Amino acid sequence: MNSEFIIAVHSLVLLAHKPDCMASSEEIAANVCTHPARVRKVLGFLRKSGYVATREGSGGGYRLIKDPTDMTLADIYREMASGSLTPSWCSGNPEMDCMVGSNMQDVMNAVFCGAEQKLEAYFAEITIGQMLSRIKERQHV
Amino acid sequence: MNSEFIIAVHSLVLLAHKPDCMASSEEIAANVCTHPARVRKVLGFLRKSGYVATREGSGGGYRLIKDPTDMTLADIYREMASGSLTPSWCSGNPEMDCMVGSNMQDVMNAVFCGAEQKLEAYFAEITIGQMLSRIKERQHV
DNA sequence: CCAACTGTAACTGTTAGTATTACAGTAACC
DNA sequence: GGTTACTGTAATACTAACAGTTACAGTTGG
Repeated sequence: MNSEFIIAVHSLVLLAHKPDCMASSEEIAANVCTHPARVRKVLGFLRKSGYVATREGSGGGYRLIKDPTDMTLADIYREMASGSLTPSWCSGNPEMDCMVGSNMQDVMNAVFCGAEQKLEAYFAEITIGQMLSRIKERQHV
Repeated sequence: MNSEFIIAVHSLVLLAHKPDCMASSEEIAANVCTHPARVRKVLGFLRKSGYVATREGSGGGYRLIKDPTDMTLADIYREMASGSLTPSWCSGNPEMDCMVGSNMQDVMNAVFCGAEQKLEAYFAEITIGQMLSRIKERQHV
């Protein structure tokens, strides 16, 4: 899976854990374990999608502006990593003079479209709020 | 998705289409559109798993030895590409002094284990025989 | 023996992905 | 109004994964 998806989810969970609190890219990067520039890039997408608000300048940073129980992993997947299941490599060739070789691409493609739908359906059942709850549960043990 | 998975599926469908027929790695590679050495590597795995029989030497090649309706994509996935959904990249760090950062790895891991199970369940419903049928249907149109 | 294969391992080139650097733009604070 | 602390974004460097290829030993049939 795309690392940007993971950075996005982790950042949103972190922001959900500290509501109404501005977090800088440096703070988030330290928590996620990556470079601040990557965080800025990813959260830039989430801003355009309306999940977070940003403030530039001194004392600026990122803030959650959506209900954590109203953001599913499917939303983030579609935003950040859609099609990551679909193979980059293709077998066969439609021009080929063989029933199997010439139709394999389309059939294989249909299989992976179905797989992607199943994956999204699974992700649609998991919200950022639930992710935070699971983390809290682990802490209690 | 792993290209070896695709090569494996394509090769099995091709062999299922030509029952009792020995196909050389060169023939299969031409149909799949890759190098014979890759086909030999992939079909080597499928031999060890009991899907195909191989014969070395002159006139040798590969032959299907299992019922196409008895091989699912899930079997092949487990063999060739298991864990391909699981991200190679990990956020957070268990040593961290933050509830979110220290538990994220485990929670994220659980999410992807679930996703992998959903994916396998989907693949378990598709057999090599069905793949061949889908190709035949397309041909008629 | 020769020709046609598989089985493997090693090497190469290319692409994708992560980390890093750099700098312009913006806002708060003294 | 200048300094400081940020975001936004593009460019670059480094690394790992992957597909392609070459090479050769081992095997079998004629």
